[in-house]
Amino acid sequence: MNTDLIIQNISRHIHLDKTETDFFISLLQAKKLKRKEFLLKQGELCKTENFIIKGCLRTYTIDDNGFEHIVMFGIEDWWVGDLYSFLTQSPATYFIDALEDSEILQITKANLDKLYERVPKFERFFRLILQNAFIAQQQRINQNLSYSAEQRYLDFIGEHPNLEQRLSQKQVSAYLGITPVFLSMLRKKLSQK
Amino acid sequence: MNTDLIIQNISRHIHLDKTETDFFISLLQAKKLKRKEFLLKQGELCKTENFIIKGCLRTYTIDDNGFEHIVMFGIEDWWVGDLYSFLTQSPATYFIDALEDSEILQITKANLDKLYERVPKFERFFRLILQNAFIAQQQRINQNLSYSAEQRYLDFIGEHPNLEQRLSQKQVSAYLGITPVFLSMLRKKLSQK
DNA sequence: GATAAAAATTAAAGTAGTTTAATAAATCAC
DNA sequence: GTGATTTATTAAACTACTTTAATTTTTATC
Repeated sequence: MNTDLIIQNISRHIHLDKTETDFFISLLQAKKLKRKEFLLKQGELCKTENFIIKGCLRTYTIDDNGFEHIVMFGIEDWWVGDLYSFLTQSPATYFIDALEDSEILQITKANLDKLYERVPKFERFFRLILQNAFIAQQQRINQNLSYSAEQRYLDFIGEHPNLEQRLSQKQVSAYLGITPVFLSMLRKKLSQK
Repeated sequence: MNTDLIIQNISRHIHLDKTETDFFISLLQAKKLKRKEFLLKQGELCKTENFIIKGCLRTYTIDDNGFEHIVMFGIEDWWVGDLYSFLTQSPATYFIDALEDSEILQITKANLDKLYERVPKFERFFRLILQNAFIAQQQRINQNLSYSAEQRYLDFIGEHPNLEQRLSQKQVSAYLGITPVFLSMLRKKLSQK
């Protein structure tokens, strides 16, 4: 199990000694996902929080007309999951699947609770992770309210230049909240400038 | 200083003994805001996190065309602030002002850090608060991506029936991401059904 | 209680983004 | 490598929502 990335991620926020590190690692399970494989489907229970060590996943819904809407992408060094389902052990709102062959490290709710109890510093760690996620989401809400599709697209590629290269336009449009057709039109227009 | 509501709020998530409670209260400052008074302006430093004990506030931006966009409303029993500005002590993204005469309890960053150090349980408390806020925001992003303005309006009044009564339509439209004119048209159409 | 200011309504014209459908290009599967 | 499937492009018609502007209603102020 390759735990380098996750330990590095944690040490950016809290300090762990050897025992704590080993205990934490003992609670993790490795999992590989092939492209298009599901980590979670709407209606299932989200049994784990998941740290991505390789690949790219998306968290999304499918509306009544069959259209997909992506609430977040996850790549290396990010956590993904359906937090509400995970916390309350109720049916998941979101689908999560792999856009590339991916590798993740998983922790169950029971193990995470054990971790909080034995190493309370992790309360702090996940508080800090959540703070960042909260701030990023608030920015996205504000952008969705304030900007045109063109501006949102330019912001997206500006902020995530590497990510865009790994995604199809269809995925990008499902994240921006526009149709693939319109994104194609925007790109044409922008390239002509 | 009326601390009943905040102590009640906290005790829903963690247990505090008398000493801890008193220490926490000693870190708080009460503040009153008149309707239309600002708690924070874009560009200022957000020096406190703020718990609302009475009234209603909004967190919003003003775009290049002068239009306001509300990222969240806050009422009794909620926390408000510009988290990024608060944490990094960098200029605020958001304006926060009172939509009603309001009363809040404030804690500074220095005092909050002191609190985390002396009573680490508060790491847990704010992690739990952030979890809920994160989940609510994710739902809102999904709704903005997935639903028409009419559906979003119906969802909003369905989920926050009491809140809607306290807001002008102008505020509701700035939250939904539509113009007041269009909201008025929607309401007319819905009332005719 | 009168006046001013802000919010809500209505209508008509305009536009950003959607829909449908047909074609081309890229990727996948064996 | 070839056929099948998915993704991207283009164009034309369409619609959800905006803009502007005039009028009415509500709220705030002294």
